[in-house]
Amino acid sequence: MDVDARKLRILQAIVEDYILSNTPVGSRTLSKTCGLGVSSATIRNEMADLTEMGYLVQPHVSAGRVPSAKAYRLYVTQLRPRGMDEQEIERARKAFSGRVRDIESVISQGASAISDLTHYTALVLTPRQSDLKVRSLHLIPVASDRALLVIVTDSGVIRDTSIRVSSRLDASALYTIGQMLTHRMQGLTLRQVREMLYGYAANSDADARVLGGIADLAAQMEKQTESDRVMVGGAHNILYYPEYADVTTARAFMNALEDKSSLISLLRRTENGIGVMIGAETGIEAFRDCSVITAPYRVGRGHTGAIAIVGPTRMPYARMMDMMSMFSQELTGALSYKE
Amino acid sequence: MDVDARKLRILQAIVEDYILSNTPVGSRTLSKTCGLGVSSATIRNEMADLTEMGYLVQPHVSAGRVPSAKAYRLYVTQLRPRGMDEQEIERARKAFSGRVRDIESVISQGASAISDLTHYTALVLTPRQSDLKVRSLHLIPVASDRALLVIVTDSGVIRDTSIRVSSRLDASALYTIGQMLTHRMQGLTLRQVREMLYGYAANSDADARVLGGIADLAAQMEKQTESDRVMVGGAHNILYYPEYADVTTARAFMNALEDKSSLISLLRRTENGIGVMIGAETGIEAFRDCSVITAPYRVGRGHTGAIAIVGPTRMPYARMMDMMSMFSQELTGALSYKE
DNA sequence: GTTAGCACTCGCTCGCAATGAGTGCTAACA
DNA sequence: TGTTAGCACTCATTGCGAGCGAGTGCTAAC
Repeated sequence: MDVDARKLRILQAIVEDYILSNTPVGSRTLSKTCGLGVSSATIRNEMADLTEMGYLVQPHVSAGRVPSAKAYRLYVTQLRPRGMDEQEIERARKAFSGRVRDIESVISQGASAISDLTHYTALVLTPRQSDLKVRSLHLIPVASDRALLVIVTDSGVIRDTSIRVSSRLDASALYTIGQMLTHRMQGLTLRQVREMLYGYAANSDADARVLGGIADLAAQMEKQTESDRVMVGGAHNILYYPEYADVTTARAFMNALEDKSSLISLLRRTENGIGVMIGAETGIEAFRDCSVITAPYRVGRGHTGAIAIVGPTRMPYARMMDMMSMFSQELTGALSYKE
Repeated sequence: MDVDARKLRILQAIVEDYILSNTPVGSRTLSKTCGLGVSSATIRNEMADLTEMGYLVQPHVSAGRVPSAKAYRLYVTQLRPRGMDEQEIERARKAFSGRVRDIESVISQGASAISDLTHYTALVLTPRQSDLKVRSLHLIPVASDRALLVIVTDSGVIRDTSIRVSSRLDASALYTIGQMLTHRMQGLTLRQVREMLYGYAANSDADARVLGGIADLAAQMEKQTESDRVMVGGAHNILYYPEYADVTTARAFMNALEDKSSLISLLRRTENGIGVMIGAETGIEAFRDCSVITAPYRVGRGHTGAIAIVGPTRMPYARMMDMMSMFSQELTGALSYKE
């Protein structure tokens, strides 16, 4: 038995009805809304077939049908119903670009901007930074025994860390040391710089005596650069969906958002275009009834991060995919400095 | 009718029982637990008095009593039952100081550290920074037409912003400009610096031609420094309290957390020591059944921020006040650089 | 002032019947 | 062979009333 055109049409009508209503769809209403001009009995026959094929589920025998994950999958891959019109997109684009301008605001604002505009929970993955190449290093005096170390990389991305320094060093001495460090480390990756710092700390040569707390610094760099970082925004949006009216369910969802490492591995799977993971495809138990829409963004050349929204599988996919696609473009545009 | 010692003792027992059980407290259980050695009938008489005086509320006539906000207020101000012992405090202190080291981590980590350790929702108010005095300014080349402006203030607090600059300027030119700016602006407040930048942008004198996007920068500084900023952490903790098992209530709570300006005015009321606001005292409708415990922290000299936790009025006040007091000390310690 | 006793209140739970939306099946129809 | 009307059947949901029990207020005795 295959899914012919009529079955597809019925399935589409069911999915779209369910997305709006969140109640099982019955054959009678369907015969009126799907526009095929056939009676409810015919629809019933088709629905029985679709149920047998695993596209539909009935909560209980005398209820209507609910689309399964398989149905959403078919819906997303085979059908491309109305997304957002130009006006809507443009309005959202403006709202978004007003809030996210540079890499810092992506990290601090990105997730909440996306969640505000989509009304879903948003995730932002910052790209792993240990492969970035160092362009220059700078030491800026902050207090008598503290300096700010600023690392500029080839993507314009900046890592800054406050470190302890010998109190004998004044501003110009620190500037000179910065120049020296730049000279020595230019072109190396952040990972190599880190290894070098570990080396200094261990060997305690001239530079190690000048800079205190180098091991600390290297460790902190490792933490900040080696693992991707993920930001969550708008977690409370989930409370607006009746699927999560039960506190236990909502709690499980929120807890899943706390487990950063699983979110990171979820977002690492982001590929070039817009990605959609439905239900179990997410690989996260608490997201069994959720869908995740992912999109990549580029920082500088080649280093990619990812954004995502998470919400009930009952989601206006086309609209949200349009949204995410737009965010992806906007971010990449905002973050690519001209060289 | 006044609150004599026995009434106080009974009230205390009710509050503490209710904090643990979250169920109305009856006279029978109370006669056993309060340790007065009187019968339930006697307790009932006293409870009737306390109800009349507004310290107790009965949800319905055949239920036990529930402490009112007035009761919690009396409990907090007059009674000081067991807080945390030294060991507990010490363990929490370690966990906290491991996560919050400098002003940046207070902003990014503070709220979630506090919420993790208390299991309540945490708020962190960063101090207004426009009164800080500038110590030095630095320009660091990031890309051909971008530089990082770092402002070091007398509290060691750093404001950094990415700005557009003329592409004709190389690293050493930017360094020189930084020195010049430092020379000119040292000792001024951030507010004065901002005004000066606005002036440059308007008059378009020599320096304005050198630096592009000055007005942008000034506006951004204004936004970042003029208004206090507030961070929220662990909002989902509220879902663990049965008082918020209803999604509508939880949603109202979460929405209140989105209204930053009312949170700011809540936290601005923080005074020198640990503050406790109970129910309507918070002035926020959604926090009518919540209590807020606030504590100040100092950054450098004199500039104060505030931390707070928000949770159901049924809260182990003494323990939480101990906690907040410790956080306050730790933060102030971690953020006061030696001069 | 304290306590035992007792009638009373009222939220909560459980079982039961009525309701109604929706199904599957069958037989007739085009 | 596909479509449709008709009909018996299922089952979640709702409303209702009885029974339960925790807890109270009051009264009378200590």
